[in-house]
Amino acid sequence: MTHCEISTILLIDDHPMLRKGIIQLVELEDDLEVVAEAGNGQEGIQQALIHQPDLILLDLNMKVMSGIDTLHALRQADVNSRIVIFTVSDNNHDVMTALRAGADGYILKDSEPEELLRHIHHAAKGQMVLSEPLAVIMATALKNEKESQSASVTDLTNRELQTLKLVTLGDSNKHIARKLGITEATVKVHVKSLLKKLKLRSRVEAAVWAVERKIG
Amino acid sequence: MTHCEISTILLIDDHPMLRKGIIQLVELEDDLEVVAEAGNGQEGIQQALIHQPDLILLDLNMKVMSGIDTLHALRQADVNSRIVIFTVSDNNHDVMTALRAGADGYILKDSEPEELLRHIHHAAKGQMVLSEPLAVIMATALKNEKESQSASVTDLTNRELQTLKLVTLGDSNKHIARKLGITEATVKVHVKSLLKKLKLRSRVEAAVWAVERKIG
DNA sequence: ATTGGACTACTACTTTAGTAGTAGTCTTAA
DNA sequence: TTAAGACTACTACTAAAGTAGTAGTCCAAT
Repeated sequence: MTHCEISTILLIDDHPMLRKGIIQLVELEDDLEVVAEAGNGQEGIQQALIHQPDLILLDLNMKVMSGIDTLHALRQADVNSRIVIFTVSDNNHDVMTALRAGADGYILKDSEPEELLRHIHHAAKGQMVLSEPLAVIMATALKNEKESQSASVTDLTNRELQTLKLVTLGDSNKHIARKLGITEATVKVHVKSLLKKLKLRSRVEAAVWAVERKIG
Repeated sequence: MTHCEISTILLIDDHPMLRKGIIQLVELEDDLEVVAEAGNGQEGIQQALIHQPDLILLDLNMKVMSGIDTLHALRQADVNSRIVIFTVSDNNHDVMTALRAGADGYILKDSEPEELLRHIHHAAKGQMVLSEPLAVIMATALKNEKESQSASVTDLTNRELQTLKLVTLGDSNKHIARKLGITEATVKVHVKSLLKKLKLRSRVEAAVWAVERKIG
């Protein structure tokens, strides 16, 4: 564990061009080496198990398997690498979820190369890294979540989730009842308990909540 | 205008790493050359005017100045370059807006390097290029827009827009009235005309509509 | 000078939404 | 085998939301 040991890196991102850019940048450093890259979560987990890299740079918004899911899967698969999320900033809620899920850092994709390298070096040394603008995002996110104590989709039952999705489409309780094959009264029960769990006050808030979290 | 003439390219994208990747890829080609790059819209317009490149690769979701705004500004600034949008796929509405605004092509960021190069070559030759998955996006988007004939925020009056924003926050008509200093009856008038203009059937649909278009 | 749009406000509705409490069935985990 | 949670359904409300039509003021463009 000397200071000149080479840190191995795994890149998980579904933008091949971005991977190229990072590899090019990192390969110029003597003490860093990209040992593998993956274009999706599944592949990423395989590569992580094979190479057991020191550091994993993980994109948050991937098509096939989300970054959050990948992060959880990596932790469960006994991958002990440091995992740093590398993503765009406008993922308000996901930022918090990622940090709660045990990410070791968070770097924004619009960082300058020098900043990115600095962060990677620090992360490889075991330090927690965070891009500056994230302080603001975290602060506002925490503020918003304080009151509603971060409820999640996973807290909802199947029916509640189905109901929520239909609410988001603008359906009335009557329509939802017809679509789900139950009575309007039951739909009201689902809506009510869904609102209670999410600590929201109306179906409008629920719809916005769902859309912002890209549910459905 | 021989076949071996070099096509000049301008890169507008707020992810430095991605720019690096593209430059690295493109520079390997004899007939392509990245003559300038920009990290935001303003800078991009300046560079476009200076270099008058054959092709502009433009990112759609940029922080400072959106890709759509940049596209419009470029066209108005008499930049005659071919402009190809280079972006992630999940921008449902923006894809249509971009094509309507006169983009010469649309390439997805998760394209493979070979595909990207092929598209760039074609675009430089004056051909319209479109990543395959976009056909689906376009079809569904067109289908959705057919019925509602693509109404836009600009169709709304000030009060209607203010009302819509408050609706999105989950406010009741009574609350909105209090916040705007008008009666609940008037708020209902605003909500009603806003729904009519947007061709929506309820405040829930309006809220979802607004959130999906990132209004507020 | 008049018209039209924006904004305001009202009445008088009908229809949805949301609350509260009770209650039955069914499945699953302790 | 019980207890708990999910799902269903009902009654009986109250509170919002949404519709329709009328009407006044103000401002800007024809």
